[in-house]
Amino acid sequence: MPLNQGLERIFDNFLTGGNIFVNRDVLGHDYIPENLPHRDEQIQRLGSIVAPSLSGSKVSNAFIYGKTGTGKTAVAKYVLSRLEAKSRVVGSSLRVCYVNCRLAGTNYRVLADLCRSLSLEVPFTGIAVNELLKRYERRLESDRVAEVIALDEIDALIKRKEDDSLLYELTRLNETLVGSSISLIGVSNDLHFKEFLDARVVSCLSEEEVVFKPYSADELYDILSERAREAFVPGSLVDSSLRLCSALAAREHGDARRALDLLRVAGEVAERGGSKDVSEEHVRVAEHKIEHDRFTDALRFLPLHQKIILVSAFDLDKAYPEGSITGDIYQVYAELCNVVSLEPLTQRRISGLLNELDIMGLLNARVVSFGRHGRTKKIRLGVPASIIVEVLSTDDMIGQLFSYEPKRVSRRAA
DNA sequence: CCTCCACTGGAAACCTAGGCTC
DNA sequence: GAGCCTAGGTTTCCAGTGGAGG
Repeated sequence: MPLNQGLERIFDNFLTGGNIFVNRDVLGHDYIPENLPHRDEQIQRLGSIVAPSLSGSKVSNAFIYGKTGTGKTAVAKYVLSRLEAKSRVVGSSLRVCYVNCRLAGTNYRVLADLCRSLSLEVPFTGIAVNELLKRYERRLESDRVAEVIALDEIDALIKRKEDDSLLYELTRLNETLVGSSISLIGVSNDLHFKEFLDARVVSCLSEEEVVFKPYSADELYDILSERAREAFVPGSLVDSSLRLCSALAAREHGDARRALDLLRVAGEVAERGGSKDVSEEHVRVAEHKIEHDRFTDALRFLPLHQKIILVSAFDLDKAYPEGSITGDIYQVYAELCNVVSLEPLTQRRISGLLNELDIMGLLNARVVSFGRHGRTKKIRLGVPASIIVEVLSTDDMIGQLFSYEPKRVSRRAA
């Protein structure tokens, strides 16, 4: 059997750690380091808020804000894990639970996570939210535990509908429990999200507030150099590259996650290129690669109908680069569906899907009024057309649509 | 000032696919 | 098996609307 030498080398490289990385995971999103630079103040604050739970006392609820990549999640997880470790040492009946509300998605699944944190198995679906809440409450009381709950990206739970019933129920639970207790730590990157909440929930949740400011370029540099020491082979990282990563991320509201991504991808680029160190040039390449991958990933995993909508926006973009309108998109979309013998969705639905694509940044949709000619959305591509072709033409069904010539649409958009 | 276009976007109902309880 | 529940995607219906043209 012929040996694929290139592949062999990649595997070997990986086993020996290559000449760049010692431990790439250190730069990953879910890695919580031993030390969180420039967050001592917040750690102390949060620590002193939750500390009473160790002796079974009731803990104030807290609310944490800060933009993405300011270390909220890291600090929350860090403090919770230390709290849990301490409680095991002193033998208190404390539980901690971290839930990412955006990943969980619905009230039901958040509650299901809470149940699981008390080793209470619940089905994926099938029972009423109220029933779930009752079981959770019963378990809390029977085990006489004090639970500290971090609800990360708590805004994701509210934004969709004005449904803050779960938060309301939890704050109510908080007041009525006798032998046990729960305390809530809400984490959000949206400063205005409290406006969507019931006043009682707000007052209950914001007993304490901790604010996370964006990192400065220097602070990012400290964070990166600490992680880099663990992640990279000594001497394989040029200091100016580290400076560049910090500066680029600082420009984007001091986002540490972004800085770590840049550093990790730059390392990967260098490693793949067989380079022995990570240069500024690698960081520049990484910057482009991250942007490119963001689009291609989003595109690849899009549901079928959204892909077809993008193709119709792409077709119209060729003919009218100044932008098209909902009606035109829908017309072409319906034709394309016809080509692949698919039942088109309604225009109302397409209007909604266009909004979703806009939020993802794959399209730019803006409501405009053409006076006599009505009110609609003006739509342009948010992704370079080349990327759309690159990704979607690999899909068998969608690929054939690129050669389709749309009929002339009724035009009025200027 | 009034009309009226081509929609927008809210609300509610419906459907499917899962699952529980009795 | 009946009668509930869930999520998530969709359809149906419709009141609301910014502003060019009359």
